[in-house]
Amino acid sequence: MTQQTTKAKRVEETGRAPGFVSDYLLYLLAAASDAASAQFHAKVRKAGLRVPEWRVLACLADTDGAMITQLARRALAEQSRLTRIIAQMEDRSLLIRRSDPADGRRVRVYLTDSGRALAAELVPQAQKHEAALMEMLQGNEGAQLKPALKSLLAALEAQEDWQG
Amino acid sequence: MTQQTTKAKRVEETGRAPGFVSDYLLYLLAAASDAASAQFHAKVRKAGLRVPEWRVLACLADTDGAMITQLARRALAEQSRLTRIIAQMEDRSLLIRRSDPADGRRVRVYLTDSGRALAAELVPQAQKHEAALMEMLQGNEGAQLKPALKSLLAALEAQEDWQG
DNA sequence: ACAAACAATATGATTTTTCATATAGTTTCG
DNA sequence: CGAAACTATATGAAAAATCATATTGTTTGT
Repeated sequence: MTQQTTKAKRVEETGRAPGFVSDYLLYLLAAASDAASAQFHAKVRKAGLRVPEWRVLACLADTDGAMITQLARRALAEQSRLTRIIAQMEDRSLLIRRSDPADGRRVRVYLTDSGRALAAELVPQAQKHEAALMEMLQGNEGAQLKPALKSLLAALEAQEDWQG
Repeated sequence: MTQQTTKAKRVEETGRAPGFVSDYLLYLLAAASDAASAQFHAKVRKAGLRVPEWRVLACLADTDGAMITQLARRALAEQSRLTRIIAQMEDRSLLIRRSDPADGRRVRVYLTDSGRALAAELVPQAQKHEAALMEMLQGNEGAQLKPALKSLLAALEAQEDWQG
């Protein structure tokens, strides 16, 4: 019983219980994503952006002139949400919207100079933060993490292509 | 230029661009978490639960009688949000709240029989779904994923304990 | 060329989530 | 003991996200 009390106390303190959840892949993914993002997302907000806005900015820095639907996928946000985020970012002159001459339904989104400047400030910070995270994971666990995630993503996308 | 056109077209189709984002750890974590969860979360909603409710249910199935703050951490939700989720789940008789006799500020949450029954239905489904995901990742990438995530989480929590 | 089917974006209404702070209970320490 | 500091939960107001669907433009098949 001394054993039990000690264990219960440790569980209480660490917030980590044994059992199903703490070894469940979807929990580990969501918890790791949340925890790993927390610090950097705080910086993003201090830079005056909300998280989805930062994602859009980063996506556009990679691929300028993307359309709303693509941005929604890449920035992990829903389409109608993206439409509104883009509108707000346009109001703040971080980007501009232009309808695609080749297909009038499409709206292509381009960074403005100030949007590009903000991206040029934040992307290196993101990379620095990422490097710090990777350094926490020295050893082969660290080396395997990104490839494993990519391969999971690839498998899931392949599945989607067949099914939905 | 034939090369370029082909590449641009593939990017357009797959929605995956080269560049910073597609190799960025925080993107990979968030995207993998979203994609991996999507199917199962659809089942959760068909079972009449929202995602945070399912998480609470699973946490309580592991550790009954947890307090709100603990549940918030484990279910990856903010405290005030948890308070409301718990209230709604209590209205639906999935759980009951009891104030802790040892410390009147604390509210301990216990599954009801019907809450436990729902958990007993969903947890095995979650495990089955998880097994299917792991099967997609045969080879050592799969074997390394969970340990890598756990070790990242552990490192981040250790950091939090020092800093804030 | 025209209608039907399809695709991309936008919008109104609602729900979910967050933020700041209030409330209630507990511990610490002079 | 009693005030100050602290902890756990609750709550009102505001912001963010989602859902269903409208709108606009394009493609397909006849």
